[in-house]
Amino acid sequence: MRISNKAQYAVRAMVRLNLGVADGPVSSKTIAAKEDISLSFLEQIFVKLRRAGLVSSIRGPGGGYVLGREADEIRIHEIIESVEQTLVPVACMDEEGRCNCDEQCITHTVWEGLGRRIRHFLSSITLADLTEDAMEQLAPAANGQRSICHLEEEQ
Amino acid sequence: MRISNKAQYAVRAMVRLNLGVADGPVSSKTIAAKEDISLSFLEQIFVKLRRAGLVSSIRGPGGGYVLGREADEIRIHEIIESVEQTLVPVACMDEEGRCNCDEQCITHTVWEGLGRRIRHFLSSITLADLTEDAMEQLAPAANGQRSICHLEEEQ
DNA sequence: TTAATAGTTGACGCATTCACTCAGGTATGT
DNA sequence: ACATACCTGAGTGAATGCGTCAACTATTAA
Repeated sequence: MRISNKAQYAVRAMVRLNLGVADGPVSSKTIAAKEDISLSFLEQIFVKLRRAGLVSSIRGPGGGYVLGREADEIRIHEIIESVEQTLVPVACMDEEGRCNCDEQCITHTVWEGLGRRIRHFLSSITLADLTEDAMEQLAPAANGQRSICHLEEEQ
Repeated sequence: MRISNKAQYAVRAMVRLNLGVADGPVSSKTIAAKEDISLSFLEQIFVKLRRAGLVSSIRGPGGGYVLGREADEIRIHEIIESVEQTLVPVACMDEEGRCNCDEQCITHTVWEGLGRRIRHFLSSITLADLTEDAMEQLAPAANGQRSICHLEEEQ
């Protein structure tokens, strides 16, 4: 059970976007370099983020992407859902957690409960929260070139 | 982000085992028929469950599997972990939630938190809990042939 | 108007994983 | 012996994940 790279990249890109938004639009090229993600792959991700309304694009020289709305109005859950097919834990379940199989199905309570908790947790965190964490970690490093690992546990 | 069929089968098989345990060992063939799972595939799953100590096998005619310990001592988390490689949400993280990547890594707090919640939730449910749910659903159907869908939400 | 920048799109390819199947083997009871 | 039933490992087809490549369109600056 894994979160896809695509979803991870999407979240990291959104944080980078928010960090650099004071200086105008941020190009996918810049983000690809800073986060060491394939440019082409990242562009695919931005297409989905744009369609979900999470970012807006500005074309031409000096262009790039800006957040579609305020960072504290963007939940991590939305970012992941926009790039990953589904966050639902089993195949026979739809987005609302209902079961579509007619027979041979037991233990659905577990998967329903699990899906609900996952969605709840990821909805409780906003892009603003994450950006704040990232800034605290990037500041001591005295440069913005490299992102940081081993963030502290909050609990 | 999906729970694999293998993990789902494992949990369903364990519930069936617990349901039928009063009548002695339950053969994998019986469970395969009741849950409509490929026998060969199910046998692979039982190998892992046995290695994890969750079931014991009894060979020969009349043989089958029995629970390795009391149902209320078996947590769903253990069942899934024994058949799925990992329950950790991202690749660069080990079983304890530590990050193994040296650079280019941000937003780890989210995945750490998510992994912790998933493990916590799946550890809070025991096989006994699930079996109880299943019995309530199977009883009105007046037979044990078919498992039930659309279990009620508990919350 | 030309060139450079930068977003947009679709097709393709490789590697891995998933979900099984198959073909045997081994232990145990009657 | 023989049937039952667990045990094991190799293999396979389809799907998915993770990207690459090639081309196109829109915008701005010189």
